[in-house]
Amino acid sequence: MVSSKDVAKGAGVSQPTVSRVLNKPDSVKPETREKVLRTMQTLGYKPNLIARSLITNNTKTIALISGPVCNEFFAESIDSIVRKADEYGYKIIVYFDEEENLDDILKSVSGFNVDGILMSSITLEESQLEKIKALNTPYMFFARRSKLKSNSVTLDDKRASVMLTNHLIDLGHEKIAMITGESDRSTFLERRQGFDKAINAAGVDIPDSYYIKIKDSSRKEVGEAVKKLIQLYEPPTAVLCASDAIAISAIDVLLSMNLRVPEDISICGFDNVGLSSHRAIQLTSIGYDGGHIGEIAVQHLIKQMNRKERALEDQDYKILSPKLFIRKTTKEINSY
Amino acid sequence: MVSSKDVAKGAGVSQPTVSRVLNKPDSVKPETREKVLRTMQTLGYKPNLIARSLITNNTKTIALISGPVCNEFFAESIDSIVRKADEYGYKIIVYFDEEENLDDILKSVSGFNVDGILMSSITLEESQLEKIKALNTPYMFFARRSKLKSNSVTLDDKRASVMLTNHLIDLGHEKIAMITGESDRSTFLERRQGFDKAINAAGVDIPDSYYIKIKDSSRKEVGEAVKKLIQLYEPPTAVLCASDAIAISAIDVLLSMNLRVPEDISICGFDNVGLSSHRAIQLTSIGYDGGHIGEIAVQHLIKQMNRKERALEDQDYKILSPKLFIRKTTKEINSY
DNA sequence: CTGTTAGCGCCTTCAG
DNA sequence: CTGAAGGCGCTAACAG
Repeated sequence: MVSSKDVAKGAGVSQPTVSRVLNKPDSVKPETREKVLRTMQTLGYKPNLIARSLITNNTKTIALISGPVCNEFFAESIDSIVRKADEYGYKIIVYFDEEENLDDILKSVSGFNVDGILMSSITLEESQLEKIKALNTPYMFFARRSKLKSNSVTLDDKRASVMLTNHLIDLGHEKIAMITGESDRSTFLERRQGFDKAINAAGVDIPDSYYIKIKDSSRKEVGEAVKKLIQLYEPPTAVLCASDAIAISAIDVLLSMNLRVPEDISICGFDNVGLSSHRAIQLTSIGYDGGHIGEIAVQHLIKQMNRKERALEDQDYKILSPKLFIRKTTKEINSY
Repeated sequence: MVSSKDVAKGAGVSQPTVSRVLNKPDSVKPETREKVLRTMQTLGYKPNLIARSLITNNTKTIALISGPVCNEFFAESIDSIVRKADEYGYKIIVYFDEEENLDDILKSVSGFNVDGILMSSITLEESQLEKIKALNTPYMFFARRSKLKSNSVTLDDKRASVMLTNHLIDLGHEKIAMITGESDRSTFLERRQGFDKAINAAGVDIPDSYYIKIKDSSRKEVGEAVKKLIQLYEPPTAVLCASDAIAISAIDVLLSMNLRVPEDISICGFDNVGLSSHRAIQLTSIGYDGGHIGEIAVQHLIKQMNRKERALEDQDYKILSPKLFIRKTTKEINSY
């Protein structure tokens, strides 16, 4: 391991001069700079970022605490986040938050002195937000947010849900079911609220059996939910799925049951994931039409990190307007 | 930032004792240990992993240099890698290798002193392998490998391709095309070789126009490839796609052209990605049937890192047996 | 413009 | 079993 000291010796200068060549090149006489650079080259010197971090107290590293990648939304977010962060010279450490291990993750994150935290798996619980804030590290939630005001980039989920539900109502549906996730996630809560709002505004009556809550968007969970709905005395004619991941699994299950989408039942989802525009799927979905949410979150986070004053005001609260993509999984109720 | 020195002062012991409580608890008298642990608690002490790394020279961090996540295979590999690494207490830093920026990535990787490297985007070129080896860091390639013997976990791509091609031949196809990627990747090269081998063995003749090489598995690239094939005077009756990502895009394009899969044309791919078993896709594919390749690579890498002797022998060369999953996108040639 | 000195937070001898 | 001293590789003052 060749160190800056070795370079210094080789170039016949002091070690701090080597350091300066790297950090403030202008403050070094061109000739010595060249000499130092040359010996760096010949010795194959690579600055030790760890040692630098110990002093500067920044690691050029961002922790991403993500939902599972089997949900394409999160896959897309990892992709856009890594790329965008790279543009700014930041590395991404990935964690998957599941099974209540947030504490472990935060322990790792804080010991490692990441410069910022990006998190999609935040719940509404105040205690989670407090744990994050306790780290005293710039953070930004994306896709989901906490109950209390905090830094986040989210879709206007309630409005999105109203729009999507209205789309179904406009198609003549009245027997509309909803498959959603735990209501401790802002997405699921607000998508449910928007659904109720639109349903009430339309004066439609929805039985309790039309609301199904699932633990994750696995085929198994979604399968059970779909079966419950189909086996009802009056099955729904349309299902609002609280994410595209759920919707795509639902389509899988329905097709396996020899039901047709949308002829037998309309399906739609949220997030406008890449796959939803695949010709074999053509899922009606609602999402943000612009850079990926994760990418936007990176930009906000970095802006926040650059504000030297560690105000950490928790006021960077951005809500994106949804756009509806009507495709082929939703259809008028009377036309068959 | 509360340091071990602060804890020491608070507990009335020396700083190294605090350190020992963390690293060799048995070497500290239970009473003092308790006292130290208690003051750690009250002061909210978190050990600084950066400082520790500077001495121990390990970061408990693995760099993952991955292909793009829009290819579900890589999405699945990130998922399995992060989870498996976490089991062993390792963090994953994600890089996406594209556009010739491997040098930049390696610069970052080496400066950061990661403990190991996991890479799927390796090309056959010797120079790439040399660059990796020059870092003198344990590494493991997965999915793809270098030309020279090196540490890797791969599918037996050639054999897989023979099996898949034979499946098409068994169905009566003779006009079989192949859409593949750059032949500087071992996967694409060997899948091509296996294809040729099976074709020759069957005594079938394939025109050059049936071989199409694309730059990536984007809809655009695949779209152009598919159109070229369809517009031929004698279009193929089956297409072997060198990855499921390509196959799924191909299906998308074909359906958009109002062609039916498999009635008009059979399609199959490699990797047996999750989506291929979706009822709306049902892609015939060949892949490894067992833990994900990425996960296996993690285990090998960690084993290698634990071998204290930095032999770095480049002999951990594992080849997995493929398994064929026949689904609904391939069909006998004569049955329509 | 450059060298000297000090120290980031921790672990590792080595005494005792 | 514990403390004192030294240093990992680097940056941050301060002189000169």
